[in-house]
Amino acid sequence: MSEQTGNENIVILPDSGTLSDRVCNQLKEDIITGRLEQGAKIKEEELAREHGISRGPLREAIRRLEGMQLVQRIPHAGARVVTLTRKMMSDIYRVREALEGMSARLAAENMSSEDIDALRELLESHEKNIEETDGKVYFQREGDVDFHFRIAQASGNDWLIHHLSSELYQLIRMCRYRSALHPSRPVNALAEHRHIVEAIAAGDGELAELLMRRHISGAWQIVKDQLPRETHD
Amino acid sequence: MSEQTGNENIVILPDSGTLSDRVCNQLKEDIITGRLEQGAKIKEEELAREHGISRGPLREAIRRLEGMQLVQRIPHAGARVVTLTRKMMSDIYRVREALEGMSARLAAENMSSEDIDALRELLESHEKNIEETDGKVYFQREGDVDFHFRIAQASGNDWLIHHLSSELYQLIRMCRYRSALHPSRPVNALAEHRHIVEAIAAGDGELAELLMRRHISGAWQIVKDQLPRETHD
DNA sequence: TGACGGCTGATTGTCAACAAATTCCGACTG
DNA sequence: CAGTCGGAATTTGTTGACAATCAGCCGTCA
Repeated sequence: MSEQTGNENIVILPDSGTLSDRVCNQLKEDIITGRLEQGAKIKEEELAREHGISRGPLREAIRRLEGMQLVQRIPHAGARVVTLTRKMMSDIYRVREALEGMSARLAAENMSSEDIDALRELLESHEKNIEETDGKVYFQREGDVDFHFRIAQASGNDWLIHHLSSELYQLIRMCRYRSALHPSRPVNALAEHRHIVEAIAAGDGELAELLMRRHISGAWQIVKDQLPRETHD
Repeated sequence: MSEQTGNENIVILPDSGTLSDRVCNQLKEDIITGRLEQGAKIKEEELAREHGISRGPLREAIRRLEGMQLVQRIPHAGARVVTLTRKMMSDIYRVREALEGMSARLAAENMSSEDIDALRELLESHEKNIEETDGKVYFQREGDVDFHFRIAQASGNDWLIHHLSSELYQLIRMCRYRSALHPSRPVNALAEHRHIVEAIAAGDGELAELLMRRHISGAWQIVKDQLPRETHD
């Protein structure tokens, strides 16, 4: 479904596909980046007009976003943008730990040496990026998703690939947009990424899983501490 | 969202809700039970007419089934019922192992003693059911989903609950409808269920996870062996 | 004064017709 | 005879109008 050719793994479909598809992706980005506020009511007619389409395709898009857990819907009462509570984020990170741990283990068992080399190159480009921008870690941020995405791909497990890339990573990105990322984090993350790659290269699935779980668990600690106070819970 | 009161956890909504919701559930059952054949093309107009509704709600239902991985869709070319290949089933069971292992561990940490008692009662009713029908294990089959569903609930992790109950379990049911379940399996499964409950009751998360993983791994071995030969792969 | 019932406005759910795209089939051509 | 190029038929995508439902408000009545 999602084409993947070498470096460009997040394929942008500029205006191809159906209106429903396009608006679905558009809304997804809007929600993740916060352009559509959390808990905001989704008024079909208004949104449809804004995007220059009819209500039909928009409704289909919303049904899919519902499946991605990005909007919550109550019959006859409308849909709202999901509100990421502290607990929800905790749940997500916990699941991610298990899933990506599994992903790393499988990657260690399956990954070809060429893919491993490509992964090493990716990390080097990240390092350069960090050195150059030194603090402005925006690219690194997306690059992190990139790294994890490739490992998921390497797992060879289609269910894992689909749910990580098209659901969990989106929610993770949303979490990050909520809590500004810690400045010193990228350097640590890069080091941890290196260790994971080495474990994979050595074919040590058990170690790769352990390191990945620790990596994600650490990420959650950072994110958690930077979270704004919960208004209610 | 899904009400759960004691014994009846699979709530049937006779004709309430929107047409889209109703048809979505209907189609889900049709696909899982095989009434809609695997790989069958979904013709919107035909299906809409059969269900006595218009194409609008039907399309929304299909978008949601797409999110559940029950149908695959190609823009402008229509949707088809998913075809469960051997690999796909293997992937699903592997993920299930990780997810339900986690579920069991969390359940051991969180489950209240009342819920544990309820779980024990459930297993006893299963035992009776097995003794009485002695081979006709249809109820046990659904009862198995019931058991796992409750443990997922007890995990307290909403992401886990949602994805297990509304996605993975559906696919698992579909797998089972494809490969007639081994007759002697229920007795073994029941014993394994008991051990898991005991581990949970003892608050031993590590053991609960181990037993659950082994339980599911074993289930996959059985299902795998009974799978019809793959036509192509 | 407080609470119940019905009304109005807005919003969601549904439908049937229209437009665009794909697939299938047959004729044409090398 | 094989391959390819239309063209018709079928199917999907999209639209705007209509019906059903819900939330909030106001008036009436105990």
